[in-house]
Amino acid sequence: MPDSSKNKKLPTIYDIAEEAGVSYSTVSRTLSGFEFVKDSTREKVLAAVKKLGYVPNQQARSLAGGVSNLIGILVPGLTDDYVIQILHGIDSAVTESNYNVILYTTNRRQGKEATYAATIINGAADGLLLVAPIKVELYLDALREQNFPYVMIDQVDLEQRSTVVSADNHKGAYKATQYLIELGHRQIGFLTGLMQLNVAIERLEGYKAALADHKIPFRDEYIAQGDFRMQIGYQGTQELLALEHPPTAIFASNDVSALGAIDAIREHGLRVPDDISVIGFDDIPAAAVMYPKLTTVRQPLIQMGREAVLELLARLKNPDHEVRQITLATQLVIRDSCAAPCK
Amino acid sequence: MPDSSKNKKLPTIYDIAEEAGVSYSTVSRTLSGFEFVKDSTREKVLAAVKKLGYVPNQQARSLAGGVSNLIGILVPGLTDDYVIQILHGIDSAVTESNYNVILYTTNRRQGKEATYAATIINGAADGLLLVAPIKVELYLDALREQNFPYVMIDQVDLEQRSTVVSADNHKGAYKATQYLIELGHRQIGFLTGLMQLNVAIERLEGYKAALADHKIPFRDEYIAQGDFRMQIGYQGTQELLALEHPPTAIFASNDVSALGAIDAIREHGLRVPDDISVIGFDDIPAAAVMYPKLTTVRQPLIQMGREAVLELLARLKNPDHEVRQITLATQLVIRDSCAAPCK
DNA sequence: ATTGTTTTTACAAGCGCTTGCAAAAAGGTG
DNA sequence: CACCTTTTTGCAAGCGCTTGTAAAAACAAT
Repeated sequence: MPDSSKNKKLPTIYDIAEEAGVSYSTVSRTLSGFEFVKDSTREKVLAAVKKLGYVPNQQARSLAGGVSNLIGILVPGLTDDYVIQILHGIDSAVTESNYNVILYTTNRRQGKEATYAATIINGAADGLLLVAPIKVELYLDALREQNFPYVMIDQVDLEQRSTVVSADNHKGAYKATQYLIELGHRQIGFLTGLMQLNVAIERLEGYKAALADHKIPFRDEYIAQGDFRMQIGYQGTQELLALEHPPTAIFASNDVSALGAIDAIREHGLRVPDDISVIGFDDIPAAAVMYPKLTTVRQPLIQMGREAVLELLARLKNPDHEVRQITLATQLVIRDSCAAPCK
Repeated sequence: MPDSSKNKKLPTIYDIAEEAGVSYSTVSRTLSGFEFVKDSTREKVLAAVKKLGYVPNQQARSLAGGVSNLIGILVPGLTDDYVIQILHGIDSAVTESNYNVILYTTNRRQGKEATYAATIINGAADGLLLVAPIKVELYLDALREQNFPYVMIDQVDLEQRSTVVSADNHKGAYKATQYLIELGHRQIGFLTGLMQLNVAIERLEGYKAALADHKIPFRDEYIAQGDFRMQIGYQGTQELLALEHPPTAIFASNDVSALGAIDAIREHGLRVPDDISVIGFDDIPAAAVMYPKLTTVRQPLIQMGREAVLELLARLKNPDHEVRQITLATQLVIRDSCAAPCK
C-alpha cells in the first residue's frame, strides 16, 4: 500500500547545480540551447541531470522565458471525421517540430471559443490553430492586438488579414455539380452546410455557378437546409423527396450529411445510385468503404492541417512572416454513388 | 500593415489591483474561489477585471499554485478510429469538468512515451490518461513514486496496482468465435493484434477458449500475425488464404484489420460473406456503413474514455481514491459479414 | 468609549526557470 | 609577466500568480 503523501520533491536546476558544482544559471544555459558553455562543464551538468533524473518544469520555463512550446488548437468537436482528419494532419506536422499540443473542443458551446482563445493568448500557448471556427469575430481583434500568431483552417477571412488555409470549395462544388450534369441530371438537389460558415456558402455558390454555366435554371425548392450533420441531412433529404418533382441527384455539402441523405433515400424505398445519385464533399475515410462507395469531392484535409502548422511555425519563428491565404485544390473522386438518371 | 512589435502588455493582477484600489492578493483571492472577500470589494475587482479585459495566466497560476487544471493524454496516434472514439469519450467527460487537455501522440516512436510521461509528471499536467500504452513499464515506477494520478485505458495491469479501464476482451472474443461456430464454421482463422498488448493476447485466449469448449481442435496455421493495422491484416489474410484448407471464416482482432482481410479476400475472387465470413472487433463507426456491414464485437470505446476521466477526476479530487480495474462488457453486433459456410 | 472577536485585506515569500549584466577565468601578445 | 580580449560563469531580478501570516477594519458586547 503506497503512502499517498510520499510524493518526493522533484529535482530542480538548483539540485543539478549543486550536484554538478556549478551555478544554476549555468545549468539553465546548458540545458536550453547552449551559449558559451565549456565542454567539461556541460558534461558535468549532463551527468548530474542523468543521475538525478531531472526533467525541466515546462510551466516555469514558460513563465520565465515567455515561451511555452505549446500550440493551442481550437476544434468544434471530435465527432466529425472531417475534423479528425485535419487534426491528424496537424498532429503529424507538430510531431515533427518540438512543439506540443493543447486541445480545446468547443462542442458548439456558446462563448467557449472566445474564452479559450483568451486563455491561449494569455500564455497558455505560443500560437493558435483555429479549425473551422464559427465566432472568430469575437476574438479576432484580441488576437491581432497582441499580434498573436494564429492560423485559421477552413474559414474565409474576407478582409484577408489572417492566414487562412482552406480548400477550393467553389471549384470543388462546381466540379461535382458539373459531373452530375454531364451524367444527364437536370434536377439536382442541394443540401447545404451550416450557412454561418463561409465554406458552406462557397459550396452553394459553386453549385449555382455550374447550373448557370450549363443553362440549368436554379430552383429554390431544390435547396434543403443542412448543417453538416447527418440527422439534419436526413431531414433535408426527406423534404427534397417529398417534392412533386423530386431531384434525380442530390449534392450534399459534406459526406456526413450525404450519409443522412442516403438513409432518407433508402427509407423511401429508392436505391442509390439507381434511382437517385448522391455526391458528397470531403472524402472522409468512411466514403471509400461504405456502400455504395461514395462519389465525393476530396478536400486534402490532412494536408490542410499540415500546411496550417507550417504557416504557424513560420510565423512563430518570424513574427513578420507574411499573412497568406492558402487555397488547396479539391478533387472529384468518382466512386459508385452516382449514375445517369434512370428515366 | 500592423506593426508587429505592438503587442501591448496584457493586464496582470497588479493592474487589476490598482484599478480596483485593493491589493493584488485580494484580487487573487477574489478570482480563485472566494474565501472571505467583502461583497463590495468583490464587485470592485470584478468591475476592474471586466474593464481591463483581464484573463489569468495559466502558467503562472500553475507554477504558483501547483495545479495546472490540465489533463495529459498520451495516445498512440490519431489515425485509428479506435483511438478517436476513446478520445471522443475522454473529451466529452473532460468538457464537463473544468479541466483542459494536453495531447501527446507517440506515433509508435521509440521512447516518446516515457519522455512525455516525464514532462507531464514534471508539472505539465495534473493527471495522465494513457490510451493503449505500449511501454508503460518504462515510466510506471516514476508515476507511482510521485503518486501521480493516472489511469490506463485498454491495457492490463497484471499487478493490479493501477486504475485501468478496459473492455472484456476475452469474453468478447469468445462470443465472436462462438457465433461463427454456431453458424457452422469449423475452420476459423484468427488474425492477431499487436501481441505486445495484453488486449491482443486476451482476444486470442478468448478465441482459443471458445474452440476448446466446442471441441474444435486449435490449429496453429490458422493464426496469422497482425498488428491491428490494415496493411498487415491484408498480408496475414493472404497467408491464411494460401493454406491448403483455408478457413471458412476469419476473426480479425480489430475492425481495421478486418478491412484489410476483406480486401485480401476480394482480391482472391471470393465474396464476403458468401465464401468467407469475417468478423471484427471494436465496432468503429465505419463498420456500420461499409459493405458488407461488418459483424463485430462492440467495445464501448466512448464509455471507456468517459469512465477513465471520471476515475482520474476522482483521484485528482481525492488522492487516496481507490485503485480499481474497470472492465466494461463487450457486445456482439451482428450485421452482414458472416454467414454459414457454403459447403 | 473600550475590549474582544471575527472578518477582510496587505505584505512577503516563493513556485522553477530565464536572462541581462558584471565579474572571473582563460587565452593571446608584445 | 603585465595587459588586453574573449570566453565562461555567477548573481540578481523577475515572469504572474498563490498562500501563510500578520495587521487592519468592522462589528458586537461590555
